Amino acid sequence: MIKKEKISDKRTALLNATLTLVNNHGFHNAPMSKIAQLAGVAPATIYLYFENKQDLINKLYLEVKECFSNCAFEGYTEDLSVKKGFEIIWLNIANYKLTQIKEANFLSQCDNSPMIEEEITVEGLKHLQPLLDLWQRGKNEGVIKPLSDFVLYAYTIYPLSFLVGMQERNICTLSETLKEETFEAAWDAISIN
Amino acid sequence: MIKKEKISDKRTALLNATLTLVNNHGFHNAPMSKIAQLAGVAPATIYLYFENKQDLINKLYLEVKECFSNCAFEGYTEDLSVKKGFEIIWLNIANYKLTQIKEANFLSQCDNSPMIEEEITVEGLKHLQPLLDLWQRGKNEGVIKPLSDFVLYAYTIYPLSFLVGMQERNICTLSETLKEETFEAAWDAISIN
DNA sequence: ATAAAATAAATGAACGTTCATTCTTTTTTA
DNA sequence: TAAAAAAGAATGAACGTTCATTTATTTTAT
Repeated sequence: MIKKEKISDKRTALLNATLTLVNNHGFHNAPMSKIAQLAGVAPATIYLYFENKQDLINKLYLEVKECFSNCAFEGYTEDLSVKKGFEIIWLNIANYKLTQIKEANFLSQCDNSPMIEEEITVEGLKHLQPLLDLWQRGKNEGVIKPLSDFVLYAYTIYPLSFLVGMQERNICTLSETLKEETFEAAWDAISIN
Repeated sequence: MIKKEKISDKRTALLNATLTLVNNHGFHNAPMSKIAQLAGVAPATIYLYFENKQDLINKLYLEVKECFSNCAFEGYTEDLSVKKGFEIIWLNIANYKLTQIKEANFLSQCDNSPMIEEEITVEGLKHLQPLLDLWQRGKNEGVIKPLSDFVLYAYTIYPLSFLVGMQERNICTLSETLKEETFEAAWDAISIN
């Protein structure tokens, strides 16, 4: 038990260090030496837990993405109305992005650059299926516009990435009331009437 | 004249090469040697036109951004109705992103990573003022929701970055009819009623 | 239960490579 | 022919990664 704890200790420390450095300085300015240093570990130790730098980034991406997806569907069940179900998911995601700013920022950095190979990106997207199912139901019920999932995503979830970027730079803060208004904007964008 | 042409020839070739390489492989995998090679120029020649690599990236960012902004306001005048004016600007931007995919992709990569220093980012944003003015007028006239410019941007312009990403990966293509529907989504998100 | 042996984890120094940049030489231009 | 532009070779620094070795932990034998 003690052994296992220690193992995940260092692994987690390395992932956290990578997250911080890539966020602050970008992939190209996050050398393995600094990652090791920030994690309190020798450079060589990284290679006990990860194949190489790309593998380290890939694993970090997938694990952050999975955690994100788990948050997204907390409290959501399929028996809810489309709007209510969507509101829960949307608010979950908004709250995630507001509280886990580092993680959220890392994800949007990954999703907007060739840092992560496409294969890994696709794998990370699988967790979002329940949202796609909900949208399909909404389209069938005639409450959501018959747009492709990409467009629906672009106008409801993706905007949060922009707001979190602003949030991180202290340009704009998303309060509770603003969150409500912002949800309405998302809903108005994709709902019929 | 010949001299000036040649000069801008190489400069432009270098900017294009940088655009291509950064787009395809990311900043960290776009070495000066390859940029020079793709531009058909010796590595040292880069330093006749740019101070260093960061300067090259900054200049590329600013020039692409300026070109983008110029496109955005083509045919727009302040005497148009808020919706019509917004539609013109939005369609200009959409068309830019659909035709200048490389440039559009580069911009969103820059805007979602610490690749570009904040100072340069802020400078690149200045060109968008007419859109902010239009939104202010819309709010005064009561046709646009009283949301901050960041939120309005997040729900109307920013989504296009996502769609262009999909477009580049051939996952989704934005046809003329889809463009209309997508504009309506943007308008519904921020307009009252 | 204890000492010895075996295994696993971790290290720091070192490797070859690649990078951005500079220096020197050659070519082009006026 | 003088000056500017471009080229190519050269440079030191920094990178990702490996390796021989040390340290810590677990297993085995007595």
